Amino acid sequence: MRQQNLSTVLGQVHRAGQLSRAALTTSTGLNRSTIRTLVAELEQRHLVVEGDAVVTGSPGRPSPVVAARGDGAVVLAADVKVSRIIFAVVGLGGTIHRRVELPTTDDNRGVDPTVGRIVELIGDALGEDPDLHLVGLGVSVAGIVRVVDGYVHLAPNLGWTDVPLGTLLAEHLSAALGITDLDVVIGNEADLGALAEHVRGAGSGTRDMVYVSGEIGVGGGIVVDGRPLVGRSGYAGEIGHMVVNPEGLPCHCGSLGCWETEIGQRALLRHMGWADGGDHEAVEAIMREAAAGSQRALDAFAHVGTWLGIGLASLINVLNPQRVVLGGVFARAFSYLIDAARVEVDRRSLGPARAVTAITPAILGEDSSLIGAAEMAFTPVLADPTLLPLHDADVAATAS
Amino acid sequence: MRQQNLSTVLGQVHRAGQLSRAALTTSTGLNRSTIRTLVAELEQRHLVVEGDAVVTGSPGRPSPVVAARGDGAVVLAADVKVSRIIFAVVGLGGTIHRRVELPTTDDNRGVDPTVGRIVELIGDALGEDPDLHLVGLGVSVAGIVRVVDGYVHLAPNLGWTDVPLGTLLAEHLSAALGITDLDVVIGNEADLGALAEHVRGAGSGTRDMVYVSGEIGVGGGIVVDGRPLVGRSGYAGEIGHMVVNPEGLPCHCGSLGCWETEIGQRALLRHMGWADGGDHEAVEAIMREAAAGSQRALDAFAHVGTWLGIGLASLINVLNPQRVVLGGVFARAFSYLIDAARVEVDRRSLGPARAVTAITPAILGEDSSLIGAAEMAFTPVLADPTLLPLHDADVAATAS
DNA sequence: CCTATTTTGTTGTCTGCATCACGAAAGGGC
DNA sequence: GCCCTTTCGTGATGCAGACAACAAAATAGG
Repeated sequence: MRQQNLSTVLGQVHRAGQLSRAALTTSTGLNRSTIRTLVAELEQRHLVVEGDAVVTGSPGRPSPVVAARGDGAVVLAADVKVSRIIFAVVGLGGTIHRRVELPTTDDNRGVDPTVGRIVELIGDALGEDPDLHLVGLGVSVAGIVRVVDGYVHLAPNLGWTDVPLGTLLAEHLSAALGITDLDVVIGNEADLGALAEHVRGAGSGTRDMVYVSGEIGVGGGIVVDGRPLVGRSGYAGEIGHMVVNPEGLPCHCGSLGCWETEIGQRALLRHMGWADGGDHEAVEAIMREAAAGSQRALDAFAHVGTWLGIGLASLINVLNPQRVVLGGVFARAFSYLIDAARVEVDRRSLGPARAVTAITPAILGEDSSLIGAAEMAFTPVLADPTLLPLHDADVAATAS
Repeated sequence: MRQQNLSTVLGQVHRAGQLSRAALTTSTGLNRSTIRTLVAELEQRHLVVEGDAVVTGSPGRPSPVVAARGDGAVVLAADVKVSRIIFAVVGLGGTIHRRVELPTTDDNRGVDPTVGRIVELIGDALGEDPDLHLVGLGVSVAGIVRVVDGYVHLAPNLGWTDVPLGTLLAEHLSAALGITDLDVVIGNEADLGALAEHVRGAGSGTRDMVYVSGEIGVGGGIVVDGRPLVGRSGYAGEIGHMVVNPEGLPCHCGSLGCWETEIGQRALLRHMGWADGGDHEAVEAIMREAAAGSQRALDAFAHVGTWLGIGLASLINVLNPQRVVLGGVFARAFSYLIDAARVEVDRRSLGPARAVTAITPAILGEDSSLIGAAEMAFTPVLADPTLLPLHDADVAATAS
């Protein structure tokens, strides 16, 4: 029970960055005294710091501000993309301490080089600051991932098949650095993007959210009642493979007419009549054409927008979300897509459900998966803050 | 915390009907002594009874059996169907005390007669047994229902539009019977069927389930991590209006190619070349033909099965459920549909997700919504058993 | 048929934690 | 400058679950 309440308090501080003790009292419903003891314990575990009271302008004695300690507990987050890997050391409260981007080539896109680089980065970070309280490692991969043990069934754009990434990382951490007690979690790029947008992005404050991410493929993440929808084995959210056009184009998954075949980057190029390639630059070029008024580009976006709306209508009918967040290409090209999408959503979704659903672009940009990986890596600590050691009260230091 | 544990224990007993105290100890992880005091309190609230220990055949002292008291707390459940209303007084543990079926005609299918009949039935039940501990009223309606306040937006087959059913029932209960403290909950037929199948039917023991119910329309209910998926405002689960065929047949909802247009009862009649009517008898006739070997009937089922599989593949990819339960027509005609459905599911859903998904027929039959309505009406009591009054210990009676 | 073993109920004690109640501090308004 | 409001800090209170020790009931084996 203690643990439960510690978790609640730490979670709120972590999300908000900092907030007053009075705010904690009202939002948790717990007693003032209880909050006091809980915050004191979190402070002894070096997870939060209590600062001076800040003048609010309202009457009454000012309440001390409790802030997350960015150096109290940190995680390493890694986002394995096709053309680069992004690493970051992220502290409690979401502060990014160091961020490194390493380009990948055909030579080092494989599993072993990737694992090696991640382990090396951890070694560097620890070497630079041996006192770093590293509590977790979160990795984002664009593929089908079994969350429980970090098994990557398939990551087509990386060329990975049946990779026990979680186990591999744990083994190498143990062998190379002697680290055996680190929580290693692997997640799907879109699921982690959804988590990030829910905690610190466009979905903040909602409890029922759908995130749709347009990249080469189409991924998604679903938040139900404030928690990520993982399904039986962690594969939920593969909305890119909803069937929207049963006799449509073949999809690499083996089906026909998956949503991805109609709204993925390849579909956009197809409508432009361009060669298949699906890289980032091509989409930027289409957006520039659209901005310049090219009817062909606008039509291409409208086509994709129409199919986007058809799939969104299904999701709204099935899930009745409060908010739909569009990420990746759909966020960058939001203004070109949304009108056509709304036409289909309005026509094809049930009125009462649609009335409560807002459709907005993502706001975290390319770091969404990285931030989500960090959030996921923090989960164990947030669920049980007693995992971190107690330190002697710092009151003595102040007195001396 | 007490309340939480009481709720856990009562919930287990309610679901299982009866189970030993030792089983409660292991399943809850609580101490033996704690279980003892919790069970004693529930007994004083007349919610459970402790019976004699039952010999198990294994060594060791037998454990007393604790059973739900069917008369300790009861709810009234009503299932408003097109051609009849089914009422039942349901006790804790799921025992059905009395069950009444009243046929409906065009004259009394409206809102006012329905409300009148439900209130009258409650009056009858209370008149017959004034000591009845009625704690809730659950009503199942085939339509779009806002769960929070029981507002029925649309129930096409009943001809209802914008009916504040929950409020109406509360008002009439107060005016006619002077009852003001009864919990009144209204739910969608398919959502309640899903709840029933999850608690006492084919989905028992699973935490992630999808229920698909084939009637004139197609409804659905989703269970995520053991709890019904309600969405932002309670409209989630309208899987009948997933778009599976964007340029397909018009649906009464205003869209084109909803799943319902391809797998509802009307689709079956269409494939048979029969006149539109969609009533229960027609489906029975087709099943008889199929049983007799009629190729036309078998083909009609195969067509529907194919589209069933296409939609199921989408749901499996999005939700990664452990079990899909097919109800209504799909349960009765399971054997005629399943082969064609599986072909599409195997082709169109992602392997890892599909591998953990079992597809089975519902087992509760036509009472599923009724049972679900009762379960939903019990929810407040199960969540907080202290709502029921304490009685003096019955030990004195045994001693005298 | 008797004894040893296993499993469980029962009772009393103990610890930990949340709440309650009271006095004090800090700022705004009249 | 005084009073009121709001919030903080601290000690007392009470409850609930954990634990340990003892008693009881059933089975298995000699």
